[in-house]
Amino acid sequence: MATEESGTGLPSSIEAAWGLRERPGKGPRPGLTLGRIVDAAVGIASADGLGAVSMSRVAAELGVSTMSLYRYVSAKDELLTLMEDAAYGPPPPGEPAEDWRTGFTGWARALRTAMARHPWVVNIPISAPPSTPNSVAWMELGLACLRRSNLCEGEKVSVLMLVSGFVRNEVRMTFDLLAAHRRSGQSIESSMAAWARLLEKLTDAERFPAVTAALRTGEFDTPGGPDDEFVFGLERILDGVEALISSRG
Amino acid sequence: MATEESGTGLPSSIEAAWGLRERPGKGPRPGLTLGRIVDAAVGIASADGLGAVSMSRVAAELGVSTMSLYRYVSAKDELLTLMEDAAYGPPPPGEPAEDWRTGFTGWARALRTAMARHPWVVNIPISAPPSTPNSVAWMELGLACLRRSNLCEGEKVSVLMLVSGFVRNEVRMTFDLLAAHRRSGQSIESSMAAWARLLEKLTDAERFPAVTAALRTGEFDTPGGPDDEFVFGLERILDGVEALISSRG
DNA sequence: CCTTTTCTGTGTATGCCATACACGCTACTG
DNA sequence: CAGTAGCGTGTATGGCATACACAGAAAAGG
Repeated sequence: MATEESGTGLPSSIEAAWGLRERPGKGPRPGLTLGRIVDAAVGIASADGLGAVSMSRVAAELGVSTMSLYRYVSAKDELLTLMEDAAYGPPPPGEPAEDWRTGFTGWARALRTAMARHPWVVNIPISAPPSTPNSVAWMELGLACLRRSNLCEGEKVSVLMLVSGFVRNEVRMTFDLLAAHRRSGQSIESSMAAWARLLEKLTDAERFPAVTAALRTGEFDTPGGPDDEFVFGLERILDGVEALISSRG
Repeated sequence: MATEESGTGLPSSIEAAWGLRERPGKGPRPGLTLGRIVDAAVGIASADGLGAVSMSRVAAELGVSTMSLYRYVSAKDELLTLMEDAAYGPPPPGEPAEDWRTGFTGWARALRTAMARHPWVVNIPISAPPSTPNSVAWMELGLACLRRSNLCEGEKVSVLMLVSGFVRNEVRMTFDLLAAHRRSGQSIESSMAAWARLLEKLTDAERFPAVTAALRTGEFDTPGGPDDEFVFGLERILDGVEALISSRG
Protein backbone atom coordinates (compact mmCIF):
# COMPACT_ATOMS: atom_id res chain seq x y z
CA MET A 1 0.00 0.00 0.00
CA ALA A 2 1.32 3.40 -0.95
CA THR A 3 1.07 4.84 2.54
CA GLU A 4 3.37 2.21 4.03
CA GLU A 5 6.91 3.03 4.89
CA SER A 6 9.97 0.89 4.64
CA GLY A 7 12.29 2.09 7.34
CA THR A 8 12.72 5.69 6.31
CA GLY A 9 9.33 6.82 7.52
CA LEU A 10 8.86 8.45 4.13
CA PRO A 11 5.86 7.91 1.86
CA SER A 12 6.84 5.32 -0.69
CA SER A 13 6.45 7.71 -3.59
CA ILE A 14 9.07 9.98 -2.03
CA GLU A 15 11.31 6.99 -1.51
CA ALA A 16 10.90 6.30 -5.18
CA ALA A 17 12.11 9.81 -5.94
CA TRP A 18 15.32 8.92 -4.09
CA GLY A 19 15.64 5.80 -6.23
CA LEU A 20 14.87 3.48 -3.35
CA ARG A 21 12.06 1.49 -4.90
CA GLU A 22 12.60 -2.18 -5.58
CA ARG A 23 10.01 -3.56 -7.92
CA PRO A 24 8.58 -6.56 -6.07
CA GLY A 25 8.07 -8.55 -9.23
CA LYS A 26 4.81 -10.03 -8.16
CA GLY A 27 1.89 -8.43 -9.94
CA PRO A 28 1.53 -7.09 -13.47
CA ARG A 29 4.01 -4.56 -14.81
CA PRO A 30 3.11 -1.00 -13.98
CA GLY A 31 1.93 0.82 -17.06
CA LEU A 32 2.95 4.17 -15.73
CA THR A 33 5.91 5.78 -14.03
CA LEU A 34 5.99 8.26 -11.19
CA GLY A 35 8.09 10.40 -13.49
CA ARG A 36 5.48 10.42 -16.22
CA ILE A 37 2.79 11.34 -13.74
CA VAL A 38 4.83 14.16 -12.27
CA ASP A 39 5.76 15.42 -15.72
CA ALA A 40 2.13 15.50 -16.77
CA ALA A 41 1.16 17.35 -13.60
CA VAL A 42 3.99 19.84 -14.09
CA GLY A 43 2.87 20.43 -17.65
CA ILE A 44 -0.66 21.18 -16.55
CA ALA A 45 0.51 23.52 -13.82
CA SER A 46 2.77 25.38 -16.22
CA ALA A 47 0.04 25.69 -18.80
CA ASP A 48 -3.02 26.43 -16.67
CA GLY A 49 -1.79 27.05 -13.15
CA LEU A 50 -1.66 24.95 -10.04
CA GLY A 51 -5.41 25.16 -9.62
CA ALA A 52 -5.87 23.22 -12.85
CA VAL A 53 -3.94 20.25 -11.48
CA SER A 54 -6.54 17.73 -10.45
CA MET A 55 -6.16 14.00 -10.28
CA SER A 56 -8.67 13.53 -13.06
CA ARG A 57 -6.99 16.08 -15.28
CA VAL A 58 -3.59 14.47 -14.81
CA ALA A 59 -5.05 11.05 -15.49
CA ALA A 60 -6.81 12.32 -18.60
CA GLU A 61 -3.56 13.80 -19.86
CA LEU A 62 -1.96 10.37 -19.51
CA GLY A 63 -4.90 8.49 -20.99
CA VAL A 64 -5.60 6.47 -17.87
CA SER A 65 -8.34 6.45 -15.29
CA THR A 66 -8.27 8.79 -12.34
CA MET A 67 -7.91 6.08 -9.77
CA SER A 68 -4.90 4.47 -11.36
CA LEU A 69 -2.81 7.38 -10.14
CA TYR A 70 -3.41 6.27 -6.59
CA ARG A 71 -1.33 3.17 -7.30
CA TYR A 72 1.69 5.48 -7.52
CA VAL A 73 0.82 8.20 -5.08
CA SER A 74 -1.22 7.79 -1.93
CA ALA A 75 -2.70 11.27 -1.99
CA LYS A 76 -2.59 14.45 -3.97
CA ASP A 77 -0.26 16.01 -1.42
CA GLU A 78 2.42 13.56 -2.37
CA LEU A 79 2.06 14.47 -6.00
CA LEU A 80 2.43 18.12 -5.09
CA THR A 81 5.59 17.39 -3.13
CA LEU A 82 7.05 15.57 -6.11
CA MET A 83 6.04 18.41 -8.41
CA GLU A 84 7.81 20.80 -6.11
CA ASP A 85 10.98 18.76 -6.29
CA ALA A 86 10.74 18.60 -10.06
CA ALA A 87 10.19 22.35 -10.28
CA TYR A 88 13.29 23.17 -8.26
CA GLY A 89 15.39 20.83 -10.31
CA PRO A 90 19.00 20.24 -9.36
CA PRO A 91 20.93 23.30 -8.13
CA PRO A 92 23.68 24.70 -10.36
CA PRO A 93 26.71 22.42 -10.33
CA GLY A 94 30.22 23.28 -9.29
CA GLU A 95 31.86 24.65 -6.17
CA PRO A 96 30.48 27.90 -4.77
CA ALA A 97 32.73 30.94 -4.55
CA GLU A 98 35.19 31.22 -1.71
CA ASP A 99 33.65 34.46 -0.52
CA TRP A 100 30.45 33.55 1.28
CA ARG A 101 28.57 36.62 0.15
CA THR A 102 29.31 36.13 -3.51
CA GLY A 103 28.39 32.48 -3.34
CA PHE A 104 25.28 32.99 -1.30
CA THR A 105 24.04 35.81 -3.50
CA GLY A 106 24.44 33.51 -6.46
CA TRP A 107 22.57 30.79 -4.59
CA ALA A 108 19.66 33.09 -3.87
CA ARG A 109 19.51 34.32 -7.46
CA ALA A 110 19.66 30.79 -8.81
CA LEU A 111 16.88 29.76 -6.45
CA ARG A 112 14.80 32.64 -7.65
CA THR A 113 15.43 31.69 -11.26
CA ALA A 114 14.40 28.11 -10.57
CA MET A 115 11.20 29.20 -8.88
CA ALA A 116 10.40 31.76 -11.54
CA ARG A 117 10.66 29.06 -14.17
CA HIS A 118 7.74 27.29 -12.51
CA PRO A 119 6.01 30.04 -10.58
CA TRP A 120 3.19 27.81 -9.38
CA VAL A 121 5.69 26.11 -7.08
CA VAL A 122 5.41 28.89 -4.54
CA ASN A 123 1.72 28.17 -4.12
CA ILE A 124 2.32 24.62 -2.99
CA PRO A 125 1.92 24.67 0.78
CA ILE A 126 5.00 23.62 2.71
CA SER A 127 4.02 20.63 4.78
CA ALA A 128 7.33 19.32 6.04
CA PRO A 129 11.05 20.07 6.17
CA PRO A 130 12.89 19.36 2.90
CA SER A 131 13.06 15.64 2.24
CA THR A 132 13.15 15.30 -1.52
CA PRO A 133 16.38 14.94 -3.51
CA ASN A 134 16.52 18.32 -5.16
CA SER A 135 15.39 20.20 -2.08
CA VAL A 136 18.13 18.60 -0.06
CA ALA A 137 20.65 19.32 -2.82
CA TRP A 138 19.71 23.02 -2.75
CA MET A 139 20.11 22.95 0.99
CA GLU A 140 23.51 21.36 0.62
CA LEU A 141 24.64 24.05 -1.79
CA GLY A 142 23.35 26.84 0.42
CA LEU A 143 25.18 25.47 3.42
CA ALA A 144 28.29 25.00 1.32
CA CYS A 145 28.22 28.70 0.43
CA LEU A 146 28.38 29.51 4.13
CA ARG A 147 31.11 27.01 4.92
CA ARG A 148 33.87 29.59 5.32
CA SER A 149 31.81 31.93 7.44
CA ASN A 150 32.26 31.79 11.17
CA LEU A 151 28.59 31.07 11.81
CA CYS A 152 27.73 28.01 13.81
CA GLU A 153 25.75 25.28 12.08
CA GLY A 154 22.47 26.33 13.63
CA GLU A 155 22.97 29.88 12.44
CA LYS A 156 23.78 28.70 8.94
CA VAL A 157 20.50 26.85 8.81
CA SER A 158 18.68 29.88 10.17
CA VAL A 159 20.22 32.11 7.51
CA LEU A 160 19.29 29.58 4.86
CA MET A 161 15.68 29.51 5.93
CA LEU A 162 15.57 33.28 6.22
CA VAL A 163 16.82 33.80 2.69
CA SER A 164 14.89 31.00 1.05
CA GLY A 165 11.74 32.26 2.73
CA PHE A 166 12.46 35.70 1.38
CA VAL A 167 13.03 34.39 -2.14
CA ARG A 168 9.86 32.37 -2.02
CA ASN A 169 7.86 35.31 -0.78
CA GLU A 170 9.26 37.63 -3.41
CA VAL A 171 8.50 35.21 -6.22
CA ARG A 172 5.01 34.66 -4.95
CA MET A 173 4.23 38.34 -4.74
CA THR A 174 5.48 39.19 -8.18
CA PHE A 175 3.86 36.15 -9.72
CA ASP A 176 0.50 36.65 -8.06
CA LEU A 177 0.59 40.28 -9.12
CA LEU A 178 1.36 39.36 -12.71
CA ALA A 179 -1.34 36.69 -12.73
CA ALA A 180 -3.93 39.11 -11.38
CA HIS A 181 -3.03 41.62 -14.05
CA ARG A 182 -3.16 39.09 -16.80
CA ARG A 183 -6.64 38.15 -15.62
CA SER A 184 -7.90 41.71 -15.48
CA GLY A 185 -6.07 42.75 -18.62
CA GLN A 186 -4.62 45.82 -16.96
CA SER A 187 -1.00 46.83 -17.06
CA ILE A 188 0.90 46.87 -13.79
CA GLU A 189 1.48 50.59 -14.02
CA SER A 190 -2.17 51.43 -14.52
CA SER A 191 -3.36 49.21 -11.70
CA MET A 192 -0.71 50.50 -9.31
CA ALA A 193 -1.83 53.99 -10.19
CA ALA A 194 -5.42 52.94 -9.65
CA TRP A 195 -4.50 51.56 -6.25
CA ALA A 196 -2.75 54.80 -5.35
CA ARG A 197 -5.78 56.83 -6.36
CA LEU A 198 -7.98 54.49 -4.35
CA LEU A 199 -5.89 54.97 -1.22
CA GLU A 200 -5.98 58.71 -1.75
CA LYS A 201 -9.76 58.54 -1.65
CA LEU A 202 -9.92 56.29 1.39
CA THR A 203 -7.31 57.95 3.58
CA ASP A 204 -7.40 61.44 4.96
CA ALA A 205 -4.27 63.28 5.95
CA GLU A 206 -5.12 63.42 9.64
CA ARG A 207 -5.75 59.79 10.35
CA PHE A 208 -3.19 58.55 7.81
CA PRO A 209 -0.40 61.12 7.62
CA ALA A 210 2.37 58.68 6.72
CA VAL A 211 0.38 56.99 3.97
CA THR A 212 -0.64 60.36 2.63
CA ALA A 213 2.97 61.49 2.57
CA ALA A 214 4.04 58.35 0.75
CA LEU A 215 1.30 58.78 -1.78
CA ARG A 216 2.15 62.42 -2.36
CA THR A 217 5.61 61.54 -3.62
CA GLY A 218 3.98 59.70 -6.49
CA GLU A 219 6.36 56.78 -6.12
CA PHE A 220 3.53 54.30 -6.46
CA ASP A 221 2.82 55.51 -9.95
CA THR A 222 6.34 54.64 -11.09
CA PRO A 223 7.19 51.62 -8.97
CA GLY A 224 10.48 49.83 -9.19
CA GLY A 225 10.20 46.50 -10.96
CA PRO A 226 10.18 43.17 -9.16
CA ASP A 227 13.90 42.85 -9.77
CA ASP A 228 14.61 46.05 -7.87
CA GLU A 229 12.50 44.86 -4.98
CA PHE A 230 14.31 41.52 -4.92
CA VAL A 231 17.75 43.06 -5.03
CA PHE A 232 16.85 45.58 -2.35
CA GLY A 233 15.54 42.97 0.05
CA LEU A 234 18.38 40.54 -0.55
CA GLU A 235 21.00 43.23 -0.03
CA ARG A 236 19.40 44.29 3.24
CA ILE A 237 19.28 40.73 4.55
CA LEU A 238 22.82 39.93 3.53
CA ASP A 239 24.04 43.19 5.05
CA GLY A 240 22.47 42.02 8.28
CA VAL A 241 24.13 38.63 8.03
CA GLU A 242 27.42 40.30 7.26
CA ALA A 243 27.08 42.43 10.36
CA LEU A 244 26.71 39.29 12.42
CA ILE A 245 29.69 37.64 10.78
CA SER A 246 31.88 40.73 11.17
CA SER A 247 30.98 41.05 14.82
CA ARG A 248 32.54 37.64 15.34
CA GLY A 249 35.47 38.21 13.03
CA MET B 1 -25.38 43.74 -7.64
CA ALA B 2 -22.50 42.93 -5.36
CA THR B 3 -19.86 43.04 -8.06
CA GLU B 4 -20.66 46.59 -9.03
CA GLU B 5 -18.45 49.42 -7.99
CA SER B 6 -19.38 52.92 -7.05
CA GLY B 7 -16.44 55.07 -7.98
CA THR B 8 -13.76 53.47 -5.85
CA GLY B 9 -13.32 50.44 -8.06
CA LEU B 10 -13.60 48.32 -4.93
CA PRO B 11 -16.00 45.41 -4.51
CA SER B 12 -19.00 46.71 -2.64
CA SER B 13 -18.42 44.44 0.34
CA ILE B 14 -15.01 46.03 0.83
CA GLU B 15 -16.58 49.45 0.54
CA ALA B 16 -18.94 48.36 3.26
CA ALA B 17 -15.96 47.54 5.45
CA TRP B 18 -14.88 51.18 5.08
CA GLY B 19 -18.36 52.24 6.12
CA LEU B 20 -19.27 53.53 2.69
CA ARG B 21 -22.51 51.65 2.17
CA GLU B 22 -25.72 53.61 1.96
CA ARG B 23 -28.74 51.42 2.34
CA PRO B 24 -30.81 52.12 -0.78
CA GLY B 25 -34.09 51.83 1.06
CA LYS B 26 -35.91 50.04 -1.66
CA GLY B 27 -36.21 46.35 -1.00
CA PRO B 28 -36.79 44.38 2.19
CA ARG B 29 -34.53 44.89 5.19
CA PRO B 30 -31.45 42.70 5.12
CA GLY B 31 -31.66 40.03 7.75
CA LEU B 32 -27.93 39.69 8.03
CA THR B 33 -24.89 41.89 8.38
CA LEU B 34 -21.51 41.62 6.73
CA GLY B 35 -20.11 41.71 10.22
CA ARG B 36 -22.12 38.74 11.37
CA ILE B 37 -21.06 36.77 8.32
CA VAL B 38 -17.40 37.58 8.81
CA ASP B 39 -17.60 36.79 12.50
CA ALA B 40 -19.12 33.40 11.78
CA ALA B 41 -16.44 32.64 9.19
CA VAL B 42 -13.71 33.72 11.59
CA GLY B 43 -15.15 31.49 14.26
CA ILE B 44 -15.13 28.51 11.94
CA ALA B 45 -11.57 29.18 10.83
CA SER B 46 -10.38 29.51 14.40
CA ALA B 47 -12.14 26.34 15.44
CA ASP B 48 -11.49 24.05 12.48
CA GLY B 49 -9.01 25.81 10.23
CA LEU B 50 -9.34 27.80 7.06
CA GLY B 51 -10.15 24.68 5.08
CA ALA B 52 -13.36 24.27 7.04
CA VAL B 53 -14.64 27.66 5.92
CA SER B 54 -17.10 26.95 3.16
CA MET B 55 -20.03 29.06 2.12
CA SER B 56 -22.44 26.35 3.19
CA ARG B 57 -20.78 25.93 6.56
CA VAL B 58 -20.87 29.66 7.24
CA ALA B 59 -24.50 29.81 6.17
CA ALA B 60 -25.37 26.85 8.37
CA GLU B 61 -23.69 28.53 11.32
CA LEU B 62 -25.92 31.56 10.77
CA GLY B 63 -29.07 29.54 10.18
CA VAL B 64 -29.60 30.82 6.65
CA SER B 65 -29.31 29.30 3.22
CA THR B 66 -26.00 29.12 1.42
CA MET B 67 -26.99 31.42 -1.36
CA SER B 68 -28.14 34.22 0.88
CA LEU B 69 -24.50 34.97 1.63
CA TYR B 70 -24.03 36.00 -1.97
CA ARG B 71 -26.31 38.96 -1.31
CA TYR B 72 -23.55 40.37 0.90
CA VAL B 73 -20.42 39.08 -0.79
CA SER B 74 -19.98 38.48 -4.48
CA ALA B 75 -17.53 35.60 -4.12
CA LYS B 76 -15.72 33.65 -1.47
CA ASP B 77 -12.55 35.62 -2.13
CA GLU B 78 -14.22 38.72 -0.83
CA LEU B 79 -15.19 36.94 2.34
CA LEU B 80 -11.60 35.83 2.77
CA THR B 81 -10.36 39.38 2.34
CA LEU B 82 -12.78 40.57 5.00
CA MET B 83 -11.74 37.74 7.29
CA GLU B 84 -8.14 38.79 6.83
CA ASP B 85 -8.95 42.33 7.82
CA ALA B 86 -10.86 41.12 10.87
CA ALA B 87 -7.98 38.87 11.88
CA TYR B 88 -5.41 41.67 11.78
CA GLY B 89 -7.66 43.92 13.78
CA PRO B 90 -6.60 47.50 14.42
CA PRO B 91 -2.90 48.05 15.12
CA PRO B 92 -1.86 49.07 18.63
CA PRO B 93 -2.83 52.68 19.33
CA GLY B 94 -0.54 55.52 20.25
CA GLU B 95 2.50 57.15 18.74
CA PRO B 96 5.42 54.89 17.86
CA ALA B 97 8.77 55.44 19.53
CA GLU B 98 11.06 58.19 18.31
CA ASP B 99 13.85 55.73 17.55
CA TRP B 100 12.89 54.00 14.33
CA ARG B 101 14.36 50.68 15.33
CA THR B 102 12.54 50.47 18.63
CA GLY B 103 9.27 51.44 17.01
CA PHE B 104 9.65 49.17 14.04
CA THR B 105 10.65 46.20 16.16
CA GLY B 106 7.51 46.76 18.18
CA TRP B 107 5.49 46.98 15.00
CA ALA B 108 6.85 43.67 13.74
CA ARG B 109 6.22 41.95 17.06
CA ALA B 110 2.70 43.31 17.26
CA LEU B 111 2.03 42.14 13.73
CA ARG B 112 3.27 38.71 14.65
CA THR B 113 1.05 38.66 17.70
CA ALA B 114 -1.96 39.65 15.64
CA MET B 115 -1.27 36.94 13.08
CA ALA B 116 -0.57 34.32 15.71
CA ARG B 117 -3.93 35.04 17.27
CA HIS B 118 -5.57 33.88 14.05
CA PRO B 119 -2.94 31.69 12.43
CA TRP B 120 -5.16 30.73 9.51
CA VAL B 121 -4.79 34.27 8.22
CA VAL B 122 -1.38 33.50 6.73
CA ASN B 123 -2.95 30.86 4.50
CA ILE B 124 -5.24 33.32 2.80
CA PRO B 125 -3.63 34.06 -0.56
CA ILE B 126 -2.69 37.68 -1.10
CA SER B 127 -4.58 38.84 -4.15
CA ALA B 128 -4.09 42.58 -4.11
CA PRO B 129 -2.25 45.38 -2.34
CA PRO B 130 -3.74 46.32 1.05
CA SER B 131 -7.11 47.99 0.63
CA THR B 132 -9.06 47.14 3.77
CA PRO B 133 -9.25 49.43 6.79
CA ASN B 134 -7.10 47.51 9.22
CA SER B 135 -4.49 46.58 6.63
CA VAL B 136 -4.08 50.20 5.70
CA ALA B 137 -3.95 51.17 9.36
CA TRP B 138 -1.11 48.71 9.95
CA MET B 139 0.65 50.14 6.93
CA GLU B 140 0.20 53.63 8.31
CA LEU B 141 1.72 52.64 11.63
CA GLY B 142 4.66 50.91 9.98
CA LEU B 143 5.42 53.93 7.85
CA ALA B 144 5.05 56.16 10.90
CA CYS B 145 7.73 54.13 12.68
CA LEU B 146 10.12 54.96 9.85
CA ARG B 147 9.22 58.63 9.68
CA ARG B 148 12.41 59.86 11.31
CA SER B 149 14.69 57.66 9.25
CA ASN B 150 16.40 59.17 6.25
CA LEU B 151 14.94 56.61 3.87
CA CYS B 152 13.00 57.88 0.90
CA GLU B 153 9.33 57.00 0.70
CA GLY B 154 9.88 54.20 -1.76
CA GLU B 155 12.48 52.63 0.49
CA LYS B 156 10.18 52.85 3.47
CA VAL B 157 7.55 50.92 1.59
CA SER B 158 10.13 48.37 0.50
CA VAL B 159 11.29 47.88 4.07
CA LEU B 160 7.70 47.52 5.17
CA MET B 161 7.01 44.82 2.62
CA LEU B 162 10.26 43.06 3.41
CA VAL B 163 9.50 42.85 7.12
CA SER B 164 5.82 42.07 6.83
CA GLY B 165 6.66 39.32 4.37
CA PHE B 166 9.16 37.95 6.82
CA VAL B 167 6.67 38.01 9.69
CA ARG B 168 4.05 36.32 7.58
CA ASN B 169 6.46 33.64 6.49
CA GLU B 170 7.64 33.00 10.00
CA VAL B 171 4.12 32.67 11.36
CA ARG B 172 3.15 30.36 8.56
CA MET B 173 6.09 28.06 9.08
CA THR B 174 5.65 27.74 12.80
CA PHE B 175 1.91 27.34 12.52
CA ASP B 176 2.04 24.76 9.75
CA LEU B 177 4.63 22.86 11.73
CA LEU B 178 2.49 22.89 14.84
CA ALA B 179 -0.60 21.87 12.89
CA ALA B 180 1.23 18.95 11.27
CA HIS B 181 2.43 17.78 14.65
CA ARG B 182 -0.99 18.05 16.20
CA ARG B 183 -2.31 15.92 13.36
CA SER B 184 0.35 13.25 13.71
CA GLY B 185 0.37 13.39 17.49
CA GLN B 186 4.15 13.68 17.63
CA SER B 187 6.06 16.23 19.62
CA ILE B 188 8.15 18.74 17.72
CA GLU B 189 11.34 17.44 19.23
CA SER B 190 10.71 13.85 18.26
CA SER B 191 9.75 14.68 14.72
CA MET B 192 12.72 16.98 14.22
CA ALA B 193 14.91 14.20 15.48
CA ALA B 194 13.16 11.81 13.11
CA TRP B 195 13.80 14.20 10.25
CA ALA B 196 17.47 14.44 11.19
CA ARG B 197 17.78 10.65 11.26
CA LEU B 198 16.03 10.47 7.91
CA LEU B 199 18.48 12.90 6.34
CA GLU B 200 21.34 10.95 7.81
CA LYS B 201 20.09 7.88 6.00
CA LEU B 202 19.51 9.66 2.71
CA THR B 203 22.68 11.71 2.51
CA ASP B 204 26.19 10.42 2.29
CA ALA B 205 29.17 12.46 3.39
CA GLU B 206 30.67 12.76 -0.08
CA ARG B 207 27.74 14.13 -1.99
CA PHE B 208 26.37 16.10 0.95
CA PRO B 209 29.31 17.20 3.09
CA ALA B 210 27.70 20.39 4.38
CA VAL B 211 24.44 18.72 5.33
CA THR B 212 26.35 15.92 6.98
CA ALA B 213 28.39 18.41 8.97
CA ALA B 214 25.27 20.24 10.07
CA LEU B 215 23.63 17.00 11.12
CA ARG B 216 26.70 15.88 13.05
CA THR B 217 26.47 18.84 15.40
CA GLY B 218 23.14 17.49 16.56
CA GLU B 219 21.59 20.96 16.48
CA PHE B 220 18.49 19.63 14.80
CA ASP B 221 17.72 17.47 17.78
CA THR B 222 17.56 20.50 20.06
CA PRO B 223 16.26 23.22 17.78
CA GLY B 224 15.67 26.74 18.93
CA GLY B 225 12.01 27.52 19.36
CA PRO B 226 10.01 29.56 16.87
CA ASP B 227 10.62 32.66 18.96
CA ASP B 228 14.37 32.32 18.58
CA GLU B 229 14.02 31.93 14.84
CA PHE B 230 11.80 35.00 14.65
CA VAL B 231 14.11 37.15 16.73
CA PHE B 232 17.14 35.99 14.78
CA GLY B 233 15.63 36.80 11.40
CA LEU B 234 14.19 40.12 12.48
CA GLU B 235 17.49 41.23 13.99
CA ARG B 236 19.35 40.33 10.81
CA ILE B 237 16.92 42.26 8.61
CA LEU B 238 16.88 45.30 10.84
CA ASP B 239 20.68 45.25 11.04
CA GLY B 240 20.65 45.40 7.27
CA VAL B 241 18.21 48.29 7.23
CA GLU B 242 20.28 50.05 9.85
CA ALA B 243 23.36 49.67 7.67
CA LEU B 244 21.51 51.39 4.85
CA ILE B 245 20.34 54.20 7.10
CA SER B 246 23.78 54.72 8.61
CA SER B 247 25.42 54.84 5.21
CA ARG B 248 23.32 57.89 4.47
CA GLY B 249 24.53 59.68 7.57
C1' DC C 1 -54.24 53.53 -2.76
C1' DC C 2 -52.06 50.96 -6.10
C1' DT C 3 -48.43 49.96 -9.31
C1' DT C 4 -43.73 49.57 -10.24
C1' DT C 5 -39.20 48.95 -8.94
C1' DT C 6 -35.68 47.01 -6.39
C1' DC C 7 -33.67 44.27 -3.17
C1' DT C 8 -34.24 40.13 -0.16
C1' DG C 9 -33.97 35.01 0.89
C1' DT C 10 -34.10 30.58 -1.06
C1' DG C 11 -34.34 25.94 -3.87
C1' DT C 12 -32.57 23.79 -7.47
C1' DA C 13 -29.09 22.45 -10.68
C1' DT C 14 -24.42 22.18 -12.79
C1' DG C 15 -20.09 20.77 -12.88
C1' DC C 16 -16.26 20.34 -10.47
C1' DC C 17 -13.21 17.89 -6.80
C1' DA C 18 -10.59 13.86 -3.75
C1' DT C 19 -10.85 9.48 -2.69
C1' DA C 20 -12.98 4.80 -0.46
C1' DC C 21 -14.09 0.44 -2.09
C1' DA C 22 -14.78 -3.70 -4.68
C1' DC C 23 -13.89 -6.11 -8.74
C1' DG C 24 -11.37 -8.56 -12.46
C1' DC C 25 -7.05 -9.32 -14.31
C1' DT C 26 -1.97 -10.15 -14.72
C1' DA C 27 2.40 -12.04 -13.90
C1' DC C 28 5.27 -13.72 -10.90
C1' DT C 29 6.47 -17.36 -6.65
C1' DG C 30 6.15 -21.66 -4.73
C1' DC D 1 -0.36 -25.26 -11.67
C1' DA D 2 -2.24 -22.88 -7.58
C1' DG D 3 -1.73 -18.95 -4.88
C1' DT D 4 -1.06 -14.17 -4.30
C1' DA D 5 0.25 -9.56 -4.67
C1' DG D 6 0.18 -5.66 -7.47
C1' DC D 7 -2.29 -3.33 -11.10
C1' DG D 8 -6.17 -0.76 -13.72
C1' DT D 9 -10.78 0.58 -13.43
C1' DG D 10 -15.98 1.75 -12.51
C1' DT D 11 -18.80 3.26 -9.37
C1' DA D 12 -20.28 5.80 -5.42
C1' DT D 13 -20.00 9.22 -1.66
C1' DG D 14 -19.86 13.47 0.04
C1' DG D 15 -18.01 17.61 -0.51
C1' DC D 16 -17.43 22.38 -2.93
C1' DA D 17 -18.56 27.32 -5.45
C1' DT D 18 -21.81 29.44 -7.72
C1' DA D 19 -25.39 30.46 -11.87
C1' DC D 20 -30.14 31.11 -12.24
C1' DA D 21 -34.94 31.76 -11.54
C1' DC D 22 -38.50 32.71 -8.48
C1' DA D 23 -41.43 34.47 -4.60
C1' DG D 24 -42.12 37.90 -1.40
C1' DA D 25 -41.12 42.51 1.05
C1' DA D 26 -40.53 47.30 1.24
C1' DA D 27 -40.31 51.64 -0.46
C1' DA D 28 -41.08 55.26 -4.42
C1' DG D 29 -44.08 57.43 -7.70
C1' DG D 30 -48.37 58.10 -9.60
